[in-house]
Amino acid sequence: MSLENEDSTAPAAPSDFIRDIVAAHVAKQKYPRIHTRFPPEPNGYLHIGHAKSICLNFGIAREFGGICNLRMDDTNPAKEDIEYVESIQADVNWLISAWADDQLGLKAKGMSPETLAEDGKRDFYLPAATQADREQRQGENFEPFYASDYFDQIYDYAEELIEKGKAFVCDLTPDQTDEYRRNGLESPFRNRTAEENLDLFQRMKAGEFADGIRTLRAKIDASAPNIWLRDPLLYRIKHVEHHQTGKKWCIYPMYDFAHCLSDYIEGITHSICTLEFEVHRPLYDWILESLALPRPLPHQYEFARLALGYTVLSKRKLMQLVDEHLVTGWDDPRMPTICGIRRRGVTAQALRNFAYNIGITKYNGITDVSVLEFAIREDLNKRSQRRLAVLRPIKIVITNFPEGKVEELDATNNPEDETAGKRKVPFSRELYIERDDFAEVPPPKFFRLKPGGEVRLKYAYIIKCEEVVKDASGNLMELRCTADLDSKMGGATSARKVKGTIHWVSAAHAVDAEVRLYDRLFTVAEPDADGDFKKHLNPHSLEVITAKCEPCLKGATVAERYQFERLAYFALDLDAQPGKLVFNRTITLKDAWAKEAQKK
RNA sequence: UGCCCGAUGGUGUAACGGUAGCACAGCAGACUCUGAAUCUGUUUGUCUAGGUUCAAAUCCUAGUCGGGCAACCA
Repeated sequence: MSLENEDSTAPAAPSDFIRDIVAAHVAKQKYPRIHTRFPPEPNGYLHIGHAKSICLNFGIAREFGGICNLRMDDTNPAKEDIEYVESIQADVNWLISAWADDQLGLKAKGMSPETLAEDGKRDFYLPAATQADREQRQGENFEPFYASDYFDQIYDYAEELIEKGKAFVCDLTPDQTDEYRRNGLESPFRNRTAEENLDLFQRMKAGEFADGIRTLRAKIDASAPNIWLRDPLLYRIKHVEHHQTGKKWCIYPMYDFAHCLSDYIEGITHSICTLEFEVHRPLYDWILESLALPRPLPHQYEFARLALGYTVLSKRKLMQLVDEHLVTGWDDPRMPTICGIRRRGVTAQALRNFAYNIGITKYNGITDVSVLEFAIREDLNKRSQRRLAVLRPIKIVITNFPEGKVEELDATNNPEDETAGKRKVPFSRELYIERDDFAEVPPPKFFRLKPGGEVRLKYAYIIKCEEVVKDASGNLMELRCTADLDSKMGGATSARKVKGTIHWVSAAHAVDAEVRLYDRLFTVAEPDADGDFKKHLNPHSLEVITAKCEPCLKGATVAERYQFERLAYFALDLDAQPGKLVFNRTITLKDAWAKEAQKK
C-alpha cells in the first residue's frame, strides 16, 4: 500500500457536538458554504494538539463541502518568526496531503481584501482560492492568509468604533490599566470625544508615542462580570518590525480585535478554538456586532485541547526542551511536534485516525498514549514491508549446512497485503540471531532457542541447539546448531510444528545499520503535575545501536515503512546517507512475551 | 475571590426523556513459519443529594470535585 494513497479503511466520519451544530446549519442552509480556518500563531512548531485542531477544521470542511483557510495569526511581531511560518506550512501540508488538499483555502500571493460596498455599507472581503481555483489559475502563486494582511482594514474598523463612541484612547500605564480593570473602574480617559480619540489614535499610528504610553480600548462596561468585557485593549504600541509588514506599523491589534475581524473578512462561518477562549466569546460577538457588517457574522465554538499522557504540549515547554538541548531539535523523533512525529516514521494517516478516535468534547481529560500507539501500529501493520534484522546479535553456526553454500529463500513482504509480493533472503552456515531469543536457562513458557531445544528460523529451517560455546571467562561466544534440512518451505518436514519461530540474518550478507531506539520522553504520565517536568525526563528515551540487517535493506527509502519482524516498526531517518543506513524505531510491536516474563 | 465551563468503566468517547454502547487498555481462550496481526469471550461506569416525570446519564435546584479566564500574549 502506497503512503500517498488514502487508506480506505479509515474510520467513518465522526460525530461530535461541533459537527452536530454545523450539520444543523447545513440543514437550515444558514450559510452558502461552510468555512472554517486553522489559525496558528507563528511563534513555535505545531504539535499533536494542533493536529487535533487541523483534523477538526479540515475534517469539517471535508465532510460538509466547505473550505478551511490556513491563516497565520501574526499580530504580535515581538514573538513571531518566519521560521515558524515555514514549518507550519510544511506540517499542515503534510498532515492534510491526499486527504483535504481540496479543502485547503489559500490566497493569491500579495492579495489584500477587496473593498466592497454592500447595501450601501463599506465591506472588506478576501475570498479563499481553493485547490480547484488554484488549478485554474496556474502561474499565480498562492500562500496562507495572514492576519497581518488585514492591518489596514482592522485599523479602519478601529476608527469606525471610535466614531461610534465605542472605543477610546487610554493613557493609563499597563499597571494602572490592570488595576482599574481588576477593580472594575472606569478609565479617566474613557469619555474623550470621538475627535480627540481619532486624533490620538492617528498619532499612535504615526509613531508619535513610545511603547506602552497609550492604548486603544473598547468602551463596553468597566464593571462587567466577565473581565474581557471590562473595556479590553484593542491596540497597543509596539515599535517592532513585523516579519510580514516590515516597518509599516508601530501599533498592532490585539488578538481579540484581530481574530474576529480576520474571520469576518475571510468569510469564516465557524471559528473553532480551544476552551480557554470561551470567556472571550462575548467580546468576539461584541466587536462584530458593534460594526455595521453587511455579511453574515462568524461564530466561535470551543472544544477541549488535547492532553496526552507522558507528554508535554505547551509551546513554552517544548521550546525549553529545544533551547536547553534536552532534545536534538524541534524535529527530534521524541518530540510531540508534528515534524518530530513525522521524522519518527508515523504517517499522516495514523495521526488523522488518532484525531478521529479521540473525539471532540468540552471535557478536559488526559488521553492515554496507548490510543496514539494503537493508531500508529494499526496503520503501520497494514503498510509496512517486513524485513529481517537483528538488533543484538549472537552468532550461530549450522554445523550440517555446507560451508560456502548460499541459499536464496522466499520471504513475504507483507502478509497484510498480497500485492506486496515476495523477496529473496540469503541463508548460509553462519547466522546472527537475537540475543533475547536464546536462553541457556529458559524461564517458564520460553518458546525460543535453548540448549537441546528446537526453533524455527523464519522462512528457513527448524534448527536444534547442540552446543553453547563460551570463552574463558564464561561469555557466550556462539551457538552450534543443526538444521532439519527438509523442514524449509515445501520440504518433507516443513509442516512439523515447533513452538517458536525466530528471526535471523546471514552473517556474511548482513548489512550494518545505525538504529535509534526511542522510548517515551518522560517517565511519568503527567510530567508537569508538580510543575517540574524536566525532572521526569526519561534518561533512556534514546539508545543508539548497530543492527545486522538483511541485505535488501540497503535499498531502504524514506517514503517506505518497515517492520523488522518480531521487533518493531522502523523508518529511515533523514540522517541516512548513501552507504550509511540510519533507522528510527517508530514503535515496538506489542510484546505479549515481555508481559508474560514480567509476571514472574 | 469574581466570571465561565465541565463531570458516563482504568483512559477517551456515544446515548439528544424510553435496553447505558464503542474504542483503547486489561484479562481469558482460539489461531499462528512474527509471543505481531486476526478471531472469540470477558471484568469494570452515569460525582452526590433532592426535585419534575409513568420513565432521568439526559430536565430543574443545591452541593462536591476538576478545568479555564482575570497579559499592552495568542
